[in-house]
Amino acid sequence: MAERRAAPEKKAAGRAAIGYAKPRSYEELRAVLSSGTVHFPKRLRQVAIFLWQHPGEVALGTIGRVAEQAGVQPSTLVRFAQIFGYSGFSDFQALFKEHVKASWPEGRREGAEQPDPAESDPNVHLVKGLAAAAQAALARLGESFEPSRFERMAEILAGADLIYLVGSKRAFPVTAYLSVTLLQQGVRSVLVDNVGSSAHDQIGCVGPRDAVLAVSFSPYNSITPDLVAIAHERGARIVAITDSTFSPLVPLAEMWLEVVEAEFAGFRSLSASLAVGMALAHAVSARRGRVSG
Amino acid sequence: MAERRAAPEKKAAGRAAIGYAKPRSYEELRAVLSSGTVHFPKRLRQVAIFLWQHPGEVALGTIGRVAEQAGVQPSTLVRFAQIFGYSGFSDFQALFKEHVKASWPEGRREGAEQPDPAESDPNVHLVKGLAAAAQAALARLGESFEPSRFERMAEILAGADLIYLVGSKRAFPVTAYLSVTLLQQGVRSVLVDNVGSSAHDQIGCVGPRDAVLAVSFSPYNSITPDLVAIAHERGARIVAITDSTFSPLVPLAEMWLEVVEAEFAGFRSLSASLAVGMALAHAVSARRGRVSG
DNA sequence: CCGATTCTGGAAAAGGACTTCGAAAATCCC
DNA sequence: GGGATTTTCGAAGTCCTTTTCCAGAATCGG
Repeated sequence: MAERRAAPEKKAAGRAAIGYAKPRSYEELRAVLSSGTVHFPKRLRQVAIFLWQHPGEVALGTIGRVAEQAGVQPSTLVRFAQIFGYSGFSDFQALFKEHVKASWPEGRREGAEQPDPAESDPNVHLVKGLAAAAQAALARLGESFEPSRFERMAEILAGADLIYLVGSKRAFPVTAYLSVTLLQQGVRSVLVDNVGSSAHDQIGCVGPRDAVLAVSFSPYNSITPDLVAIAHERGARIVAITDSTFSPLVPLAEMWLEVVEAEFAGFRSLSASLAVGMALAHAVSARRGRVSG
Repeated sequence: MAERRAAPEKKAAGRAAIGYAKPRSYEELRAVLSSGTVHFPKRLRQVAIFLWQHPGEVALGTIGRVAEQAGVQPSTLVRFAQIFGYSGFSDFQALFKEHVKASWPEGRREGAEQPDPAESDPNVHLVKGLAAAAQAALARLGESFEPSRFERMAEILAGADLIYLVGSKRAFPVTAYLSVTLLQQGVRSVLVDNVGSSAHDQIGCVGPRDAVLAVSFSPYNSITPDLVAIAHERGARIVAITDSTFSPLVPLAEMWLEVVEAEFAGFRSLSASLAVGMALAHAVSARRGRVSG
């Protein structure tokens, strides 16, 4: 197979220009195909057209089936894939599989969209409203996320001897889930849950080598700031997840992240906080793994 | 990937064992699985749950990959397929392929998606991925929500003397938030939190006028089913939020809702469950207000 | 019109996926 | 508690899929 560069003055005769980098995604492949700069001979063009029109068949079928439907020999498909730099059809097919898989769970739109008459049902309205609010909060999270601050928080937590998780009322589910997750990942942590009103005593045991992750949302009338203040006095490193710069946690914390939750019908979602929390857990566990592994 | 024809005279092994005709479509399979009349041993149940929750993976993957993701041996998948009367996994897989292919409209044209340059930061990727997964789960929730079942659950809970909230591990944050919310709304409830290992004693106090709201996700290896079973014996009304028809809570519950959470990097979101939980809390409180006000 | 190059088709080899099977483990039942 | 049954595991075997390869056909250029 002789190498030839895309000749500028050539009429792009015959041979497809292999000057193209191997497409790494289905979208890239489509872009290349639609650019029109590649001129294929008859059979290969047939292949390109079929791929374009029936990506699902390509993803789900065998080379034999695809070849049959496209009206070519299996070996033609292999050659086509190799022109784009793949080792063979299997490699090439993975692109399609990935694409279909990626758009499967969420892209499931079955049947025609009917204007839902049940929308007037107050329950449906409530659930959809709560879901929409949570989605909005998650979308904002994706936009306003600050990687460098997140990074610092993860570093602080990963460097701690023991991680204390503090959060009450609304914030408690977040710390509770964090506790479950961190323990599953083998990261030692203490959930300050105030069982037996022992929260002050629990937090009274923190030392300079420990870290506290505090979660709190407005109104800031819980005992969380008190507990964090104690930990602060004892020299622990403090990081926080909260919903405004006016939170009493902010002056105490070495680093903090702002996560604004959405509200609907008086109920606040926790989705964004949970997502950040999970990401933190993962980041901490990853750093720990590196150190102790 | 080997695609092989059904051998004509194979011994139709387990088929008689459960007496089900071979499902001819994916929908039929789902119907049989959800009928709840089939009782699988542990590994086969694991398979059923995975098939239920990840049809895309089954359709696109090889037997090896699917087995790995489901946490079983490849041969287990073959046995599962044969129980339903198929000659092997390939035959069975064709069902899934067809289903995926059918719900892939050919004329799909997606807009140009530019990859965010900051996306390469692993932290950003993680947070955005978790957020996207949660959003997907919430979107699904909006589509598959069943108002009538929700209504019944709210009625049951509203009519109860005392509401017991049961959930452990991952599910605990959901019940915890429910507890906070219900108490705020003036609805009497008990969070069964197993502090002091007193969960069995707590649940031992339920009576026929009480209701239990249980939350559990796969793998169903927590103590939640045990506790619910006790409550069931004592005549309490049971409702559940869980993620498949194979949950041990389903046979115990008078009414249940399926909420499938999304997963990313091994972390499951709780967004959809929390949204449903909040909606339930609101609905219950609204009904109570009507009665007692 | 003829030579050189490229493209195509088909068969054989290589590779991998699926299936089968028997022993070990777990579970059930008396 | 012990035997019988069911279930699971793991590896060997079989078959299909994929790839490679080359001769013949088609096309391009002179």
